[in-house]
Amino acid sequence: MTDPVFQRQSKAIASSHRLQILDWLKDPRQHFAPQIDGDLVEDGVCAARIEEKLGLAQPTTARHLSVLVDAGLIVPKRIKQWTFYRRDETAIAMFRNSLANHL
Amino acid sequence: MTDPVFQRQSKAIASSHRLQILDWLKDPRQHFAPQIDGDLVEDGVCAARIEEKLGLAQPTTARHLSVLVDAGLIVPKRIKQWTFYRRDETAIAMFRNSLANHL
DNA sequence: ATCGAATATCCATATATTGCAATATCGCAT
DNA sequence: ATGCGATATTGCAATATATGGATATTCGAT
Repeated sequence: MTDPVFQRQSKAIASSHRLQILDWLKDPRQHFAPQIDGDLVEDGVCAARIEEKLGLAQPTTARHLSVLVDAGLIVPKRIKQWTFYRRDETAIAMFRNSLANHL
Repeated sequence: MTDPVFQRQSKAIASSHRLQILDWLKDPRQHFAPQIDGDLVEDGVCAARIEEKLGLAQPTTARHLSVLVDAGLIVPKRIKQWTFYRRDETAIAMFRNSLANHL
């Protein structure tokens, strides 16, 4: 009934900043310069790159990213001292289906 | 880019109570007893019926309903001293499409 | 005109979210 | 071990949202 996962996901997308992040991550190559230690598509985009593009402070950006991770919409990957984030397309597709049901 | 309508709609559904309301309104006859002054399907469901089913106070329920109205997801219809609410299926379908784009 | 029922609005409180500064942690290099 | 860059966490102020009591408004009935 009150699916907690769906709840977190719908709250996660109820923010323009987080929607912006999800949108950028659709096509990382189009929005971010190539990286050295992680492949933009395979591993995801470095948190620092997202931060500077967002224009918010580092802790704030980290919080937004963790909300998206907790909702299962993006996946973090730690490589050396960096964390890369990429979309979880499967989870997002399931969420879209859930929306079709709940709406 | 930051579509205000989409913003309000995604915030509107980021609430279990409001999702619950939207769900009940999918099939009013299944969830509510027949009404005298307004047809459950044609006109919508009386606010008082929604209120008692939700179990929240009258002002709180009214607020939730107005959030959904402001988002354009449901339509109010005033008949005599009652207000009936029904889903705006067209707007909801458009919202679902927007979600497909934004997600 | 007055009353009662239904709904909307106003106000105050409680909780949640957003934002940033400061700080802690992690991982690599020296 | 020390330092440095990147990320995570904490603490706090500002803002937003949720909730319900009190009140106003609306509308029909008397």
